[in-house]
Amino acid sequence: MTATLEHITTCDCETGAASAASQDPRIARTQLALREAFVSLLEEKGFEGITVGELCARANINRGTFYNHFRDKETMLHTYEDEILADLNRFQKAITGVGLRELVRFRIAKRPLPFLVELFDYLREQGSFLHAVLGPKGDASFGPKLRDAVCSKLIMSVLNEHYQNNPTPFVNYYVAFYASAYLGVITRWIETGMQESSEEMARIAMRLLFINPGEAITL
Amino acid sequence: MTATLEHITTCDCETGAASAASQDPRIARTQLALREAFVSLLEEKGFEGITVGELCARANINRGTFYNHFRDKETMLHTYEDEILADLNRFQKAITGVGLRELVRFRIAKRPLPFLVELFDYLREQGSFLHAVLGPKGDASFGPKLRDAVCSKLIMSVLNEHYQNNPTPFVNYYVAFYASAYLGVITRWIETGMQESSEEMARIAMRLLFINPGEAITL
DNA sequence: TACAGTAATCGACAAACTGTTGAATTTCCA
DNA sequence: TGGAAATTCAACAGTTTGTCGATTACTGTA
Repeated sequence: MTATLEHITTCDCETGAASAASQDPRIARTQLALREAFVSLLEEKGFEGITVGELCARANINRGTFYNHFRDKETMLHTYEDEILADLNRFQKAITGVGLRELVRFRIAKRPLPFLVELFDYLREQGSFLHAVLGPKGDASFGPKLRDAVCSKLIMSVLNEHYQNNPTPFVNYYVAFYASAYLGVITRWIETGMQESSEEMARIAMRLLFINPGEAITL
Repeated sequence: MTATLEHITTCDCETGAASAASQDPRIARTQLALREAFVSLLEEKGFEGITVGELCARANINRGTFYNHFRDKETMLHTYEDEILADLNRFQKAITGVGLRELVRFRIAKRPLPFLVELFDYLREQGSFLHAVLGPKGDASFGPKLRDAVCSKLIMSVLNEHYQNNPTPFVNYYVAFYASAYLGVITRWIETGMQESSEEMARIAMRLLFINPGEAITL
């Protein structure tokens, strides 16, 4: 276990993922089998319960082959996680483009924001991995990463200028509050099997921005 | 590694924690040393990075002694976690007693809810453990447990009757939204070193119930 | 088709950690 | 002080890890 040595792969694959860009079909086959075995085992026993040997057995891969692709299972997990986060960065422009006024316009028209629909579509696409990794035996650190990559930026862009320019302690909690709230919605949607359609979820997400428990006092 | 065997402790300690009720000072000393070593190591290397041997070395305890108190480090972690959750259940009555009307009354009087202050006081008391366990390398499953033990109940009691009696999908997301939001606030407070006083936090928590980004459109 | 390159397989290895055991030692308290 | 109980200590088998070298199988190309 020489932690300082750099990892040397015999294959020159760039991402370490089951990317379709792999020239050699052997690599693609191995990567795909490893990913599927990893997700199913992650779902069953949680990350720490996974053994490299068991993973390879399920993937019908020799244990030595695993080490041709990943330094260890932590690297494997983070590779997959980073792919998701990189994908989510593609929503960056759409997210920061959301102003509160535009949001209100869509809400009045009772139409879901297109980029929100696309976001939930993408999350559904990655549902099996996300369900496993966001679960109780998944990876503790991924929730916050997801929150920072999506939810926080979303809230920041919707915050009105008054709050954006006054970084008081309260505003920081304000952002943490709503960012965590949306992570909670996403997590619940994924954990409960993504019953609702992406359009429904987009609508729910928008509606939650205009309701709060305090105003219910008027009812 | 015979997982099916029941754990037999040579000491008849009941909680496994560093409780002051331990008659034998040897047990109390060992439990205290183990807990302190555990928290500091949890902070430094994360739960999975902890080795029983290293833990005992830091606690100045023989490795065999560890197994007189805990089956394994997972049991140790859960013992400590369950202590916190049990303590938080003492707030149960205070939580469910919070009605929206009373909350509004306190808010108008600009006074923090006493039970909220007590809650943050207790969290600060357990700050070192919570900081370690809620951190990125802590325990993924504890956040949701904390959320369910405190935040969800809090929101449920504040929800007005209209929502309480209509468990539509939206209401479930509504609860998940605000429960996660408050967990986020608590987590941020702990992660940033609990700068604000318990009174400040109670006020912030109350204020967040009466503000939402959507209403800012009127400003 | 044959060949060179490279990925996958296989067996073996030292190292680390785990959880247990039995005997010796120390500490406690009645 | 003496018995009970907690701690110490050394040793143990069993897993898992990450690495290595030699061999086999596959792939794309000349």
